[in-house]
Amino acid sequence: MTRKILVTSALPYANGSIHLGHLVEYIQTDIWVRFQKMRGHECWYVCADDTHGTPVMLRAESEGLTPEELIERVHAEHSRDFAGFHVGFDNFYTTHSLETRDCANEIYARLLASGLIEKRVIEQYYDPLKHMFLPDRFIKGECPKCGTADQYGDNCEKCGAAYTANEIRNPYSVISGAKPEIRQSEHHFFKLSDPRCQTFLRRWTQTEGRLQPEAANKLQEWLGEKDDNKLTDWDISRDAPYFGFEIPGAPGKYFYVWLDAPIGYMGSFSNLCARRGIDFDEFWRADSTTELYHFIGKDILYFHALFWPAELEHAGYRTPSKIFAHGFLTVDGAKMSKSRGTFITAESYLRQGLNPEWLRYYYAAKLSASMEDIDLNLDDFIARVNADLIGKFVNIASRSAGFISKRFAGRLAAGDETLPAVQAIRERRALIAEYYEAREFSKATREIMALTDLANQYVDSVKPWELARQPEQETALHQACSNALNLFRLLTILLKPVLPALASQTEAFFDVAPFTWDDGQQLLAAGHTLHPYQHLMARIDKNQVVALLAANRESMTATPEVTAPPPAPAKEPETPEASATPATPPVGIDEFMRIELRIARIREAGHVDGADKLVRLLLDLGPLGTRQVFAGIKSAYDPAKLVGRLTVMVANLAPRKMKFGVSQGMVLAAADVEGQIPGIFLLSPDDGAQPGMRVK
RNA sequence: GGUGAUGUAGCUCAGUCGGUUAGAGCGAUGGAUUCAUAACCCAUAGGUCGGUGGUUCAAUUCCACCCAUCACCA
Repeated sequence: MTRKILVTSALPYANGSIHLGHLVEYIQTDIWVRFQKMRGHECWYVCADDTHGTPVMLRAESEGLTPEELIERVHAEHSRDFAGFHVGFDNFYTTHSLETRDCANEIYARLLASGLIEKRVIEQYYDPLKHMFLPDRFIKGECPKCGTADQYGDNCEKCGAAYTANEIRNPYSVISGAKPEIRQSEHHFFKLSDPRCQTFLRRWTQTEGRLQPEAANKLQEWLGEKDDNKLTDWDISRDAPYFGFEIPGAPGKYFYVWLDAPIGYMGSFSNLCARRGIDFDEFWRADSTTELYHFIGKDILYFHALFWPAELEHAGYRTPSKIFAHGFLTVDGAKMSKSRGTFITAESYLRQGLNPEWLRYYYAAKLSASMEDIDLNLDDFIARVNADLIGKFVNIASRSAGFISKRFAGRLAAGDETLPAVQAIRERRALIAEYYEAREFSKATREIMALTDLANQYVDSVKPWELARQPEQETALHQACSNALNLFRLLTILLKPVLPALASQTEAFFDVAPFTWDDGQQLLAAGHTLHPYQHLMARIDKNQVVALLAANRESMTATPEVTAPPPAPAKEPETPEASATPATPPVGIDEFMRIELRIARIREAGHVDGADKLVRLLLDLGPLGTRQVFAGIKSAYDPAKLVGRLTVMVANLAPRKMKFGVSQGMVLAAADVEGQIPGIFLLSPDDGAQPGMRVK
């Protein structure tokens, strides 16, 4: 039976480049979609740039562009990057489109009619210089709990406290630096707290198979017990100036970017329908029998598993069949880092000449159906791709094709159906298909590689190179190489969802129509003629990876971050360290002077029992007395050698109670946060400085 | 801080609904081979299954606590 399937990947935000973290999701989705298409199903894969919101507006302004110009440029870049990695969208559109606007208006109107939209006046920070309301992420100040400076308007990185922007002390606008004012504004809310939504979501999220078990548990946590009513209404409007869609009947009010982002799936599909004659309603009406799947990062589960289905349900549309959340990407076990060069953009990867299918294969080899993070271990990447893809897989064709073209004019002999390797592939195809269907790509590749081993063992057992030396073994040689190439063809079919370009080259080599899954049931007929073999894939040279890292290090320092911090809906399917620590905004001299730095002499230094990293210091501040400070420098300094030296300390740091006692300040030391350069380096003043002197 | 996930050979990961000698691939070592852009084949070594306690005839597998890493707390 032919299934009708609509698949989406999360929309990349039009304020940044595609990087290796994003690609986990697009490659995962693409593999799944290609598998479905190979199986003969009607499967549409749509996506779009997520174009609206304050960050895009400000970014455009800072580049001297209109938002439309910016998003057009970014759309071209994103399209290029996705195509470069063989991500085969049927439509890669934009949320800034008539179709998305129409869908958003329609959904809004229906929710309004259902009584699920409410208007309320709220108080919010307003930047008097910039004349705009400020999203929480654009406000910084001191943490209301621990007093740490320069914390974002939603939570403190230091003590982890969560709070609202209104609670933050000494707030300032990240955009202008001005002290924001509190102003009132009327906002539109989607009433998630309505019993209809709560009841619906409780049922919807617990439906078997709808969500991964981990995701369902998470949702359960968010929804709470039956009468908890934990969901609060969702603020879906923003005030002008805002780049987005103005809300019908509400001049100066715009749909919040996170409202129209998922609606962008519909907009993109609607656009595709118009071009390809597909029936939009068949896929979206409430009683649709088609399938709808959203691939997303686990960070945006909240939007896709709560807001989105609630909106759709109460606006009279069908809801998603399943939500597939994946984990984040780490590189060499750590968050992607710009200074280490592991914040690798899709563009740089391609420009450095690395083969996109290397990455597709590596991701496939690591991906499962779970929400666990996956690690791109670069040494493992090189070893695995070279061993599996070149050493094992491509090698089968490479070692057989020469004989066929030189000795048999490119014509194949009949393949042997009874070969154990052929039998094994036949037996395993159904299982491998199940793995693809279930997004257990790592299991699928594991199986395929085991079959690939069998193929090499077969070649080794018949020893074509020995047969080739014996004229009377001509037929045996012909059969051996034909069998090997048939095995290679069968394996290519199994890998086609992962390696579409290599599969396409192989189709050309065999001079056959594009492989479908069912082609794996037959061998090629005797007499089938091949084109001359051209090597299908090169090995990765370690230097290419080194150069890639270098390129990403350089390009990042050459173009300093000018972007504003990410918006709340930063839907990056990974956790780039860079977005957690965006360019630090300038501070005024007053602000700096609030930090009291003083020269201190280390009078005592000792080990701390039970602490791996800490050294206990007794610091002499001259006229200001002494302070006990615990410093995390044990790895670099022998306490005995510290006694007597001068250093710099923060004298007015709030005391912090630790397991080992109270720490009354901190000493200053330099370290490479990336861990690239080992060591910790304590600061020292020049000769003449005295304990207690102020540093400024 | 609370909640959750993860922690198994040098690397990347399977696995164990508690039960004889814990698996794979890569890497390493040795052998074989030369068709293959040094690839392939055969063999060997290597793990007190994060730590500590508990339940049990028996725990890597269950429970508690601890440590580390990560995520969420909208």
